[in-house]
Amino acid sequence: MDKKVRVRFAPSPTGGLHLGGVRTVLYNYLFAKQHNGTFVLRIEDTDQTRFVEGAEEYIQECLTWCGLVPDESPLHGGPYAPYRQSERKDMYRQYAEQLVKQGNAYYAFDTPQELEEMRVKFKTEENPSPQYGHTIREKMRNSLSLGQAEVGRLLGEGLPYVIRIKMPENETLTFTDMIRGEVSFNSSLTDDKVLLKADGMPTYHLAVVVDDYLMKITHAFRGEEWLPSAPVHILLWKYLGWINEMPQWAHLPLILKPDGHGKLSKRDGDRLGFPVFAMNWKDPKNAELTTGFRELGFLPEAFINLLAVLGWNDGTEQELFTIEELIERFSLDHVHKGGAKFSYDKAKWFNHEWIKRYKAEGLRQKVKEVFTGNGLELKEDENLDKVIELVKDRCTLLTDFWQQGSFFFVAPATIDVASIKPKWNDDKAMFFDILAEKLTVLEDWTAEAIETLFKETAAEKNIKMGELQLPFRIMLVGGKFGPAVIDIAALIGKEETIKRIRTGLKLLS
RNA sequence: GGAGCGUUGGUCAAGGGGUUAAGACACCUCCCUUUCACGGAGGAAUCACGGGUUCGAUUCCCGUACGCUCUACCA
Repeated sequence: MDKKVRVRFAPSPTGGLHLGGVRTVLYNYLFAKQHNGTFVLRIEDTDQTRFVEGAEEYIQECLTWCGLVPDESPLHGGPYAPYRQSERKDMYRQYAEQLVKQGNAYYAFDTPQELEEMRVKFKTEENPSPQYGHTIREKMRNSLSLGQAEVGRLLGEGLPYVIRIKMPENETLTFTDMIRGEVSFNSSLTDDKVLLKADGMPTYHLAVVVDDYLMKITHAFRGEEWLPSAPVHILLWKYLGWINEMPQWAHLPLILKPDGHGKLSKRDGDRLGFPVFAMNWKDPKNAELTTGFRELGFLPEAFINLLAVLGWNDGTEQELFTIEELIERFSLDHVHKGGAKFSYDKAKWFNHEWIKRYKAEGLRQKVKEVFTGNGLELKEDENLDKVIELVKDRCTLLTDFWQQGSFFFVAPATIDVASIKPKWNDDKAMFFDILAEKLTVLEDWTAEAIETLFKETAAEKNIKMGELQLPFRIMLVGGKFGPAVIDIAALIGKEETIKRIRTGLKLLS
């Protein structure tokens, strides 16, 4: 039997969690649940210069909102704690030193300026970005070029240094990616990556390998942008003697900009007017707020659904999936290799479908929150469920419930008089006046009774129904939208209906 | 520049040696509805290019083009 499946999502706490990140979480989660495995959240905060206050909490909250809760995390703890790399700092150095002893890595004393000079000095037309690798390392200041005594002296002086991996020359490194199949690289083409930084923190390269090993990760999902550094990681697994424990890799396709080409970024959302982050993100540095899917009115189920099928399908025509179905059906063989452009139209379609799927009961709480957010505190009102049933077909986003449903509870703030005016006349004014009178004495306040009365009155005044429905609607609703107007009257009640007719009449006279 | 990865309608995509090349979003037309939607019917639109292999290639192979990613003491 295979080892117990363990996967991890390992973000850097540097800002809002975007679509691609959530999809990576989702695929991790689905894979773990499908195999009765464990889903770990590990925070990769080794770059102190990029640390952003609140970002980690934000990530945790996003996962909670999405329902993708990790089994082990900084918050929940777990058998391999700590789950924050900054708190694991001391664990990495020994492995880097081990590599130096083995001759697979070396100390490098070059300052940032010296590195910059090197890049300028060796830059040629054919090689615009020279690498710190086998062709150049002998010309730099490191324990390979300097001689033992000198190295000892520099170390003794406490000169800052980094530890770099010594990439072998001309070795073919091959591995099997679960999505792409066999992928190979020539080791000469990758530079001697820094493993341990001058501040003692590991770089991503060292940290992932060490932590994935220590945390017994069996399957590693990450974005395609990591593919080029895979050879470094494979070498590290080999040099550290753990190659048999190396997780299986899956490099996920990228989520691309809807227009043009390239990775989707927060900027694209701002530019094109759609969210990129899961939830609102407020940058603590400049207090800039970026709107998220949650606040815009997306249901987490819809958000998950749309992300799941962006780059994956189950081979059938089905597009709407619950999380349970996703866990059951998800399969890496159906993950696309190419990147997918994000379509906000399609995203909204998913949300609309999910809203339509729900019964009023499931939407009630969220709709209430939308109303509250607009300053309308709903009392325990059994009408809310009826309203939801009546209008949910025309709500794409949760926030649409305000426009589509608020007039059931509060008279419209503005009346679109301009749409009535052109065809308005005294006959119609008289009709509504009589209608209001008749409604006052109507005992049976049901849609059927109201409709009958409406029709009778129209016939008496010899005005076509169609001529009267629009004005009636606008008086009750404020504009040209909403469900059947008689249903609205039935629901808002006699008193309110008559009041709104009177108000409308006044505005039109 | 180099390397890696990718390429089926505008977008997401199924499929895979022989098909009228699914379906969805968006778009257009019509029906339903004298609001806006929902719903229903229909339409337009795709295998990047060139060589092979083959009786036959969108599918397999090789090139080319194009795109993306990486090429930091960032992840």
